[in-house]
Amino acid sequence: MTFTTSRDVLTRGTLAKRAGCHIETVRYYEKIGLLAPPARSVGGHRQYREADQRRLRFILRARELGFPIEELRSLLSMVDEHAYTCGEIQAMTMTHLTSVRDRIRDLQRLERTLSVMAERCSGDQVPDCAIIEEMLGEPTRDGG
Amino acid sequence: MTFTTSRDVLTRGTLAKRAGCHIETVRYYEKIGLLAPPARSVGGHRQYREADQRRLRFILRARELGFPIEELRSLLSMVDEHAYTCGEIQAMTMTHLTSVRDRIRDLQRLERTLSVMAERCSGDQVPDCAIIEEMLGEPTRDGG
DNA sequence: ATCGACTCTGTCGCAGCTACAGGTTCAAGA
DNA sequence: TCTTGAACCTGTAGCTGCGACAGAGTCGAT
Repeated sequence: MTFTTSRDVLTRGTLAKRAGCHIETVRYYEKIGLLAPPARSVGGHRQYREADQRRLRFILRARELGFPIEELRSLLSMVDEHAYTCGEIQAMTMTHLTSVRDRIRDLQRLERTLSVMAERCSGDQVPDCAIIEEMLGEPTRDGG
Repeated sequence: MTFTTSRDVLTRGTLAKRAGCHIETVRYYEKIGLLAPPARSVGGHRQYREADQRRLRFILRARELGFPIEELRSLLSMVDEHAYTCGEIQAMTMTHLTSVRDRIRDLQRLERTLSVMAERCSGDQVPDCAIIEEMLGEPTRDGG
């Protein structure tokens, strides 16, 4: 039996450290509405609890997975309201996954273009370079 | 037979269209010093020439290849002063290539994590989702 | 009471542009 | 020559997702 009293309070710095983010990130997430404004001490300092820590962890995890803030906002409200199905979450994830795959493809095209260009170069100490020639020429559709 | 006189002048809009960028981009590149301030008409309108168009194309091509502005600035000054060797340009390209490859690897890790998560999901119309469970759990080192 | 560490607010800065407001100029047609 | 209307001018704000800073106030241990 635990008495969760008001002494179980975290400062902003402690919350940030425990959740694993920068202290200013906490304030930022509050500002944009991902974290609710917490209780305050008499002097005005924020007072967080375990639940805030869990929520912040969730947010940070979603960010690590690359979900943009707006999608994360949807995720959070669905979870908050217990109003989601696995199908909906999976669909959001697939949409996100598609954009990740698109970015990968773009970067891979870029990578191939750059490596071809670098290979064509002699790399010598001469004032004449295939890469520069390329860039002085016409644009292709390889860039990103 | 064409007389290339001072009448061969391009407005900002025309330059942008021919080089293939947004009109405001031209002004931006002038502001940050990639394009020199051009001559002006009596009324104050910018007057560009063929040389400006070539320079802008070079810049845009380098940007398509993902070179950040600061590296591009180096490239431009080297080309402007005819003070570069193929080896130097190649080295810059390889550095850039490395960062592109790093980004690809990060995104691929992310892609794998997301697809594994999505596969674990039933996708059904149930209020219980493996992806959400995952995000409520501990962070891993897969995210980016 | 004092002291250092922490926190408070508001605001700027980053990259690389894009968009807008409110005004002026240009070029073509009547 | 006059009149449109498109294009241009400047300065500034906005986008994403925070991080950094200044100058002031608070907290907790001594």
